[in-house]
Amino acid sequence: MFRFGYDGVMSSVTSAGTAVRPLRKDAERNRALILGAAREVYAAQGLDAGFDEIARAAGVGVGTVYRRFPERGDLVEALFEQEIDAVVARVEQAAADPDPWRGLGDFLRWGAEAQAADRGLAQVLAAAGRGHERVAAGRDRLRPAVEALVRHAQQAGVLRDDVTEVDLGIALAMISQLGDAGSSDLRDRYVTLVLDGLAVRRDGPTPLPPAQPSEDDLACVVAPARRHR
Amino acid sequence: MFRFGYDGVMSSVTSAGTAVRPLRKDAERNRALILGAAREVYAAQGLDAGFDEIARAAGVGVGTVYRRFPERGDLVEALFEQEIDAVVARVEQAAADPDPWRGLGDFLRWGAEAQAADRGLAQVLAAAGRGHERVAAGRDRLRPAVEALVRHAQQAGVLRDDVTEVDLGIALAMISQLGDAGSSDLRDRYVTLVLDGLAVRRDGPTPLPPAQPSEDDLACVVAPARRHR
DNA sequence: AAGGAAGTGGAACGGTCTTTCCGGTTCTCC
DNA sequence: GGAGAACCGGAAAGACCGTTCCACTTCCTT
Repeated sequence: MFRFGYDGVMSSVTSAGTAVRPLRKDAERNRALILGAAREVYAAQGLDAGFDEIARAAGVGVGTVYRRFPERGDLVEALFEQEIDAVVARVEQAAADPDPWRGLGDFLRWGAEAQAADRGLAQVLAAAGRGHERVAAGRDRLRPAVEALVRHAQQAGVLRDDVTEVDLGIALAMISQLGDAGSSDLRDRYVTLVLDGLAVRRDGPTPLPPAQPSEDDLACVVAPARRHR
Repeated sequence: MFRFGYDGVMSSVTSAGTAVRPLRKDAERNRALILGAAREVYAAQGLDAGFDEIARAAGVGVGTVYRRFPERGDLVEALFEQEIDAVVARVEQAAADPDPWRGLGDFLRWGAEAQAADRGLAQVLAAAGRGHERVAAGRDRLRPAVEALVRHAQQAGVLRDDVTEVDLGIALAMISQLGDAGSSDLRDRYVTLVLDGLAVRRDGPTPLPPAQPSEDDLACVVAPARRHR
């Protein structure tokens, strides 16, 4: 297992806790290059992007990526374990909104955009894609925060009381696959539609953002199946 | 191009319309085996399933599949061109319901189940997956039918008037990816939630089917990305 | 400065998928 | 019954992906 030492330099710590030497400088530099490249490649292509592509983007050999991250989950954990904490903080901020309905809406809009911008994050939050198992602890930290957000809005009488935090997660996972980085109006359209479905009561329909979905958008949301090979 | 002759036996017709001999009996039998196998394989795994797998399921050689369907679109057209007409008929039936809201709900529930049961159909309707181009004409026939269904419900004042048939298609494509064949309660839950979002007005929330989504369901709806390779 | 361990990277290997090829077989027509 | 065209099917070829290996290089410690 690796973790940052006092000066930010990685050191090896065995299971027994006996310190081993920190990484060499060139190895530390390559590790940072790999993480930077993986962040971008996973954001754009999701967790099933190959090590070969990450190595190319980092400017190192693929053997270097495999040595430093022998299992794909090693890389996923290094990238997302703390990013999930940032998501938790955002959920808690939304739950603290004195207007629970606004807090819920703010979180759903933010969540849709965050996951649209980072496909790897979307997969990690959904427990999908290679290596997602290694951030199960992060997901476990996120769940009670979203539960609190939901409960807060339900107790305020604004959110229907037969939905759970998994329903919200499913809605976000779906909506975040629509469009590209420039399609936030489109995603907002569906967040608004979902909010109209979630509201206990509402005075007529909330006007939808005018972004008209195209049939390309329809194609985006259908996964290639092939799951039980 | 091939089409059925008067006795159901395939005959070859060149572009110039000059008839050529029908398929040999063993070839006709293999073609039927391939279509039967492809129907099941595409239903379970979507359009990206390989010819090798279809050949295996059909009990023929892969060369036999390639000879009869040189392009993947050939197979997709043979399977889905008429199946789309069945969908059109179902939409028209829903549009003819004297209760437009019930008609809309019936269609959404049916559509979610039909696409859940046949991943290939879901992809074809969404213009996704290999070979979907060859059923563009079928999709062109479907669109006005769904437009009419939408218009009918909007004119009745029950469906919000800022949604289109593409919005409905997107909702169906998303919902149909939830769960397996036994999860119709789960899909119905989201159809109900979407209907509450689509309604012009409603008296409080429509009770949701009690199917609780699991986190496995969440994983189902996130596509592996990799789109811009 | 030198020894030696850590580290590098790209080719090799094995596996999968797509498509073509061709020796042999089957079926149709006369 | 036989000629010959259609058909079969599985191996081969090429491409791609995942992972390992090892000759060589770099860096750390003494």
